[in-house]
Amino acid sequence: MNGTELLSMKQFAEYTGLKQSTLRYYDEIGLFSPVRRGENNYRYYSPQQIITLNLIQTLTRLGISLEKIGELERSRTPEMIMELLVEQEDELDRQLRHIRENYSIIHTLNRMIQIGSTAQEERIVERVLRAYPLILGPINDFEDNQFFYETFFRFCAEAKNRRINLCYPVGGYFEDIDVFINTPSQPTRFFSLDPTGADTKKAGRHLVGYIRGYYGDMGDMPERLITYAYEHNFRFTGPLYVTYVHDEITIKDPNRFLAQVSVPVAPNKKRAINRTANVRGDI
Amino acid sequence: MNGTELLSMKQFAEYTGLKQSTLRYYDEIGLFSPVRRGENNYRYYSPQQIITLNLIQTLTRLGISLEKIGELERSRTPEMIMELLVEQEDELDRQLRHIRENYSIIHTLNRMIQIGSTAQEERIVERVLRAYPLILGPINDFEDNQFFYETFFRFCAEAKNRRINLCYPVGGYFEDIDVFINTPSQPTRFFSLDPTGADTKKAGRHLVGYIRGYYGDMGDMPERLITYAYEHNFRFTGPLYVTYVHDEITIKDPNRFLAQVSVPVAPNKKRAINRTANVRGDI
DNA sequence: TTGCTCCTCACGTCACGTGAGGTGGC
DNA sequence: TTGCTCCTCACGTCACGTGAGGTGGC
Repeated sequence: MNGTELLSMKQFAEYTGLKQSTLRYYDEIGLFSPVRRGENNYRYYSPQQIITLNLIQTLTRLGISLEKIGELERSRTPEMIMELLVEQEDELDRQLRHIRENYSIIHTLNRMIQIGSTAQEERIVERVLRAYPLILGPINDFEDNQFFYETFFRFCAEAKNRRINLCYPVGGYFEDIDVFINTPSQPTRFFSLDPTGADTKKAGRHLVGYIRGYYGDMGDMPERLITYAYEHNFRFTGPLYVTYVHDEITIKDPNRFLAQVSVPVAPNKKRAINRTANVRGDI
Repeated sequence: MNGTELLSMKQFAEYTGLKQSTLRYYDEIGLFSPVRRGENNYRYYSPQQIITLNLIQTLTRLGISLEKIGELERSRTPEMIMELLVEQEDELDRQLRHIRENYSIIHTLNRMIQIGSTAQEERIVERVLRAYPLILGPINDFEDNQFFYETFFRFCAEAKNRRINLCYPVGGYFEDIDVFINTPSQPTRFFSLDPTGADTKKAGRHLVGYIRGYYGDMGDMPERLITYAYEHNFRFTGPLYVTYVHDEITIKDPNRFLAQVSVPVAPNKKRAINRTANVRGDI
């Protein structure tokens, strides 16, 4: 090719990296047409048009619509382009936030799945857990209706107003072990495992157990926790978290959801005194 | 609402944050249907369906197609979901690279526009320039055809094979001042101002001038540079770069493109000797 | 009658990609 | 005749959004 010879569609497509169908489309919408049509109606492009097409390619890759590019083709100034670029940068900022959040959702989900898949479901175990950020929802009000459902759905329905992202796994927070024992289906609050959250699940030694079932279904977990703590001489030192590590995302059958129950503990110094007696009485 | 009462479309849309048209669409494609239809054919949803819809919302926001989500709705295991999440992470990686590159293109274009808009076009000025990364193309071969065009278009056409991104501003590299003076339209190489490039335009004191015109049109720039250097007692110490700061992206009229010409210089210690005489003779 | 919620059906969007069926020159 | 390049025209894509025209109960 030299500076004056015209290019066939095939050649032009090859040089620019565009598909022939794309070139036909640009011609059709009047964005970019060949300099000449042959007698057989073939499209012929000039080498100079590579430059024009480069403008179009640059702006499309920046996410600018063909319509907008068409307007700019007709008239543009450095100031207009700068303004446009600033707008596109804002758009990139939005996309970037979205992508970052998706990364963090994927990371969290993966972690939960892994925890669930390697869980020893039958046993209560002792684990030193890391601190974990999350977002606590409002304090629940179960009123006279004892349904777990209603309160949970209300939490879900109001989540978006409270800027709680339900794409992260959710769970229940019980302010102490007694609440969990008395009403294992009525957490003090719900929470979302959103790692940008300002609340924290504290680090340290925990008792950890797993139980299968639908949201709010804790089975014999309260008894098992109490028994383990009694037998191993632990006392409970903080709030209890029920986290669904396998939920509707990973499991179809709601009765096979897998909840992790964790509660911080410390060795009990005064075995013989009333506290242990109390616990024993509860079993 | 309680755990058993059904929800109208309006309520359900409100709770989930989806539009009614979206819910109708999901119903139409068989992805997600209301539990019941009223006698008037109205759609009624159960509160439990908020959970199902949350699954759909989570997966769509991660960029998974509705068709794929439909398959997962019918059957899924933690392992399948994990595999899918890993795929989506790869996709996010791709998007992230694209976004980063767009940021860098926008940044570069903005910078060029600004440089061009604040340029003193009539004068040669001294500037201490920062180092700047770029990608040098192959050494040009102008052969017997003296057209700037042909060689430049060949550079553009081959750019994508050489992984040179033409979305960044391009320009010409002259290996020394003599090449520029003798053949100002025939740069030794072309380059792209790609900030990820391994080549570097060196930092230091430069003479900088601006000239309007189409690619390769250097007007009286060679003479002006030589004159300035002579009058201010500079010698040229490195390669010369012609960078188009206003090009087809920002200016419609190709004859109004704005090129920045920059070349490193140093004070000339030996004023009286032959070098100066040589330069003078060239003017 | 007015206002509200809902319905179905059809068409638009955006930037192309994919045939189907045909042409023209070697 | 075969192979190649090109043409036009029509339809598909993906996840909806937007009317138009109608219903049903207060």
